[in-house]
Amino acid sequence: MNLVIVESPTKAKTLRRFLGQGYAIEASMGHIRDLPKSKLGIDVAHDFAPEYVKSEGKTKTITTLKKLSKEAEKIYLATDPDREGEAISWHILQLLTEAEKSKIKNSKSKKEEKFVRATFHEITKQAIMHAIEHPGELNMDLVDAQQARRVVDRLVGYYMSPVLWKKVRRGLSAGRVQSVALRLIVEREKEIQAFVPQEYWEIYVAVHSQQGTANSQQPSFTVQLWKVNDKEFAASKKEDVEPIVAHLESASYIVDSVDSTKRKRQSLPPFTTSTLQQAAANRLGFSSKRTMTLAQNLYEQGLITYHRTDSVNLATSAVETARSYIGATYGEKYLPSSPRSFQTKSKNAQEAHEAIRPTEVTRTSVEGIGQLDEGHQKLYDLIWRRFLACQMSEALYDQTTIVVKATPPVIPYSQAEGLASTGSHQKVQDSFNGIPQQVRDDKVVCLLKAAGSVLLFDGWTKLFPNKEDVELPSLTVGESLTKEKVEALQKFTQPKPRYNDASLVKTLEKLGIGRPSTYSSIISVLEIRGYVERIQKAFVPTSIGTTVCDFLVKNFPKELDYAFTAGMEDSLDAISRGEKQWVSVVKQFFAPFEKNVETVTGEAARAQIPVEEMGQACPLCHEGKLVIRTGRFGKFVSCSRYPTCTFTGKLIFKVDGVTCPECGQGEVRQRQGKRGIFFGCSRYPSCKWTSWQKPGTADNQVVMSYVANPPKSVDSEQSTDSSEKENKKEEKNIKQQVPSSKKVRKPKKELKVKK
DNA sequence: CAGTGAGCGAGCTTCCGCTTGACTT
Repeated sequence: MNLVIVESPTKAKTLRRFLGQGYAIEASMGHIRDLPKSKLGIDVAHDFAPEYVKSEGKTKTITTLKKLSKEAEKIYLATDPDREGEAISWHILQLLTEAEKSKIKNSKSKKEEKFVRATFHEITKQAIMHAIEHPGELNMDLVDAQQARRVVDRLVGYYMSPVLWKKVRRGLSAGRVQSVALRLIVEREKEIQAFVPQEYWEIYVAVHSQQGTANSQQPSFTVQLWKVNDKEFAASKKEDVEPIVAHLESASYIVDSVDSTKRKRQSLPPFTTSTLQQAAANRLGFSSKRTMTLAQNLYEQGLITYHRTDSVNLATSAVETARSYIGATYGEKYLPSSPRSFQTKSKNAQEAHEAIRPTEVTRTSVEGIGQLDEGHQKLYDLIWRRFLACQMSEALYDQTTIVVKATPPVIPYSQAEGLASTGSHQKVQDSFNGIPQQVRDDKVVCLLKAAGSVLLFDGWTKLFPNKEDVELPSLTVGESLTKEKVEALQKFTQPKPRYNDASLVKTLEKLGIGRPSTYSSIISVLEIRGYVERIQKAFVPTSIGTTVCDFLVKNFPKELDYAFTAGMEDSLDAISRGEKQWVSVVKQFFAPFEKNVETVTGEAARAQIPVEEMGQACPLCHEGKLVIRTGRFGKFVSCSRYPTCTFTGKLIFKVDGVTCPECGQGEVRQRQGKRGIFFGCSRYPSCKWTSWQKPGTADNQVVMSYVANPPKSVDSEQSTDSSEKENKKEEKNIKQQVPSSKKVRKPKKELKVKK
């Protein structure tokens, strides 16, 4: 019997089909060993020797692997062909041979001989058989690159986080990836806050052709003012716009030029994790997390290929079936002469997998399969379309630019006498008798432009439509147009939008930060730590998020640099190529870093977290103002004079001036439920009234308010008691405090486990 | 369901990346 070890159980299932009898196939479920969670686990003084421990929850997997490996004649380490996969195999080897090693020192080579490394980039019978028939050895350079990556990440995270605990607040976190992601969001917010909108104007004229019969009007289209007397039009004030509008209102319009060019558009590559998350966010409104959960289900059902990938490669067989499907379903016109292949452009791509595609092209829907719902269907449909589209013919457009000239109106000579004397007007000679009958104001000549494209052949966009076409009528140069309406629009320049799931993932990938398996968890970490919140679907940094970011950027500029990961990746690549030693790479990073951590710990000032004022006086001391602070359990209300005044209260949102429509006694509160914001009675659970709609009128606004917490210390009421009693009480308190303080800690630990 | 913040300084927090269940809310 031979044992084949892969990472994912779904992959194991597929391999069982191909390899049949004589092979046991098991999944490692990812990494099985790692640095310990509760301590650094790196011997910094001795070449950063890592201390690896069995990963939590992997004992079952490990015992299964151990058992099977003892019975096996040969063990194929068939984890993913990338840096992490190589390391997983190495850890498995270490773990499965360690018992034997300690027993008989000399036999370790014999034991290790059973292990071979098998790699394949495609889950096809052919590729797998080839991998099994031509196994190799572990690439220790690749393993070392992974160890360097792991150790640096641990050092960055476990050295920087405690600085935050000391200088900002307990429980905070910092890391190579999360802190840079936070920085993106914080800096974008600062740009937005500092942005000064600039006023500008755009002028549009709706026109239509005069051709055709009198009773059927030609379709109108809109041209935008482009040039005024050969100068590009730009106006920032209403006063600058008015004379031009007046001119355009009375002008005559003729078609100045019509340019048409044929444009081809190639199809988009098939999905990777990053582009799938982007498209699902933009087109379906899914969060990265939701997309990945749905994709995981589709993958487990064998409906799509692996969903954590940075590769755009496609299995040849999949491309072939796609091509025959396209030819048969949409016709030969939609089938390019040769298959299309794509280049992975992602910066730190490891390409262990294929692109994300349906496993069966002919499966156009997954409705009714297993427990799959509408969300699965929507995501599957997106993947199916994108995959087929990527093998379809290019789309063909006719791109048209129309320029329209607006010249001064034709004015009867009799009305133009006064104008003519200014010298800025030309007399237009009457072609018959030379008497000026008309006058033109040649000083103002406007050019207006319209761009449109007409789809000549849809090609791949049949399945994956992109932008809406703007169709323009066909016109001849020199023909007159009838003006319908002139419209001047006041506009303001806009700042860049806040990041959302799609744009953040896109930017992280571009910077080479994070991996397909972590994009959605990066977002989760920022939310769980309270560094960012969402407004609609966009990320907004909180005050603590901004404080942490500012502190880190100021004190750890190197590690917070967007290029830090890129530089690290270069070094890791050098390790993989055998050109550098992993220990020296880590050493080079760590020496200045450690020194800086020491300096910052000793010298940096404690960061002040800004608090939001509620605009109300403290009901306890009447001197301080109520502020919103963020604590261990989220936001709460307290007095600005803390610790002098220890007032605390719950933060609530009430609808002003409305009582509960059911009981008529309670206030109406706005609450955050799992399915969104809803309104309920303050007397809940006595009164169970709820509504999705805000009661009352628009005047009844939602205002921040509070409910006071009961005062904390019982002792303070009795503090006027005699000193004898006080002393006895203190003794009792001390005795009681010992067990009670333990009781307080226990639920805390349970909370941690829940997390 | 409590109860948070600062500082007394007990013991604790924290990273990234690979992979699924087994758990509530």
